[in-house]
Amino acid sequence: MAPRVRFAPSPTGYLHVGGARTALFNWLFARHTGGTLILRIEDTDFERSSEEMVEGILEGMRWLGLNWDEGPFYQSKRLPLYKETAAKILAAGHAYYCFCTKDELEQRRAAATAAGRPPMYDRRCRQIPREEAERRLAAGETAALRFAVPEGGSTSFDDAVFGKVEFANSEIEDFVLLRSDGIPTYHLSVVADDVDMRLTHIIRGADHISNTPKQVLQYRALGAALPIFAHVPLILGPDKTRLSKRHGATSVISYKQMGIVPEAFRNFLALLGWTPGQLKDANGKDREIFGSDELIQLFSLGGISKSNSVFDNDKLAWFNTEYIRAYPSEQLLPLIQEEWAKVGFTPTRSEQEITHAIDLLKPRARNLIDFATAFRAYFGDSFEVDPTAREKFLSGQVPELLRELGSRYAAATEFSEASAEALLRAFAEEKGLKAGALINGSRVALTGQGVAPSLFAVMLALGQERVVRRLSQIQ
RNA sequence: GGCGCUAUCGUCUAGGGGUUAGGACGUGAGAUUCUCAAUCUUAAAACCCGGGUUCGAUUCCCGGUAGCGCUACCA
Repeated sequence: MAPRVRFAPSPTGYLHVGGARTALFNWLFARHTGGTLILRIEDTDFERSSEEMVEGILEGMRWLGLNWDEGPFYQSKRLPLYKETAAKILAAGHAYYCFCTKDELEQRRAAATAAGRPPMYDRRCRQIPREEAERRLAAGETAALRFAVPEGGSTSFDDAVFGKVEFANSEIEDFVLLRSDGIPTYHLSVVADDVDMRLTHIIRGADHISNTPKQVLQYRALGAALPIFAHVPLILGPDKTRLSKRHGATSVISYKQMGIVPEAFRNFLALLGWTPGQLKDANGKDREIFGSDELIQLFSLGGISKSNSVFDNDKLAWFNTEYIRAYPSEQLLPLIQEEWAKVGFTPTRSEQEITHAIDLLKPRARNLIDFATAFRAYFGDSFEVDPTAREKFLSGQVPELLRELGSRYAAATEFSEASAEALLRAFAEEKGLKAGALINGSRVALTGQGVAPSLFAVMLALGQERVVRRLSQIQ
């Protein structure tokens, strides 16, 4: 039977890094096994869910290139299923009505905590006879429906990542299935949907481990077959606490905004908490760069690690530069064009010149934004000269000499890397100067930057006309 | 507090009863002198602690400690 898995985000926030990795693992697993990935929006918390967040989540998934096969299904539109499922559990004798109000429960919880007792529900409504409950309901009283957890014994499951995990039933609360307003809680809706959607594997964050026995109990009550659970350890911030806003960017989309290439982000995320094992490259080093096809081919639940991992921005930056370098410039161009559009920049060069410049710049790019900021001079004629670079390389006589050098280039009949270099070196010698001073000055005059590829390669990428103009006009 | 899970360089990780404990990112040093955010070379850097089992534990077992998660009519 082909596996069926799901990614089930709650639209109470954007798609964050942890959710994205869960989505990625589900996607890799589905693609690897030829299974089906279902997208399900868990929006039963009407207070906190929003349509806008749903769109944000979909945008994040699209950016990462994670497509799904079924859905998106919205839990808010599947309420009848949950009521029906709850009725089944009730009919099977595994649930009861609870007339305690939220306030009462809160008070009792506070009292229990103060007295040093565990703040679990005391099961008092479990004693209410069914007929009495029905009568009170008919009389207009509202009640929540709670699951009746077995008194003794334990509930366990075999996790694909963690192995056997067991909980004493005495530790499991009689949790609420249906709130008093008839809206299901998460505990019920997940199980109802996971059963209804015939899911075979549940791949989700390890923060759900403690919830799992509650779900296992419901599967049993429903007489449904248990799926395979695979809990994925959490992603932490540099201070080893759970990754959150205070660690900086946690939204996937913010990485797009930072000029990260989606494939680089995906590669980075895949290797956070998962490893294909030892795979050596030609130099005998462990491989880390994997394209999506390779990731799909290599992925397995067994490679997921059990311990939490820290999100390392430096490593992500490294993946990003690796991908930018490896991409053919034609493939990079559309991504760069987005950056240009963002800052309202329009290139004034031919497409061929642009791809050539991209190739030249790739090794020095840190992110896609560089192509719209630091590298502007290669694609158009309006650019700023970096003040630090000016101070360092355009001091004293240099600008004047560069203007003179410009007129020499204007008079040149040949313009190749070799001839451009020969001309400059001859000029430097003529003036009794080190070529380096002129080279560095020219670099700043031509690119506005103190850092750039080899100067004569830059000259060729710019063309004779621009070289002449920029050198002649430098102040 | 209770319950659950986890524990190899700063970080991501490989490995596994006997290894110089491997790689990557980052960091330090050097080279290149046409800049560096490119490239090359190079260095430092880890098995949480204590007991057991064993000829031998970083690896297996137990305990401790620490971290994380859960502890809602949130998901």
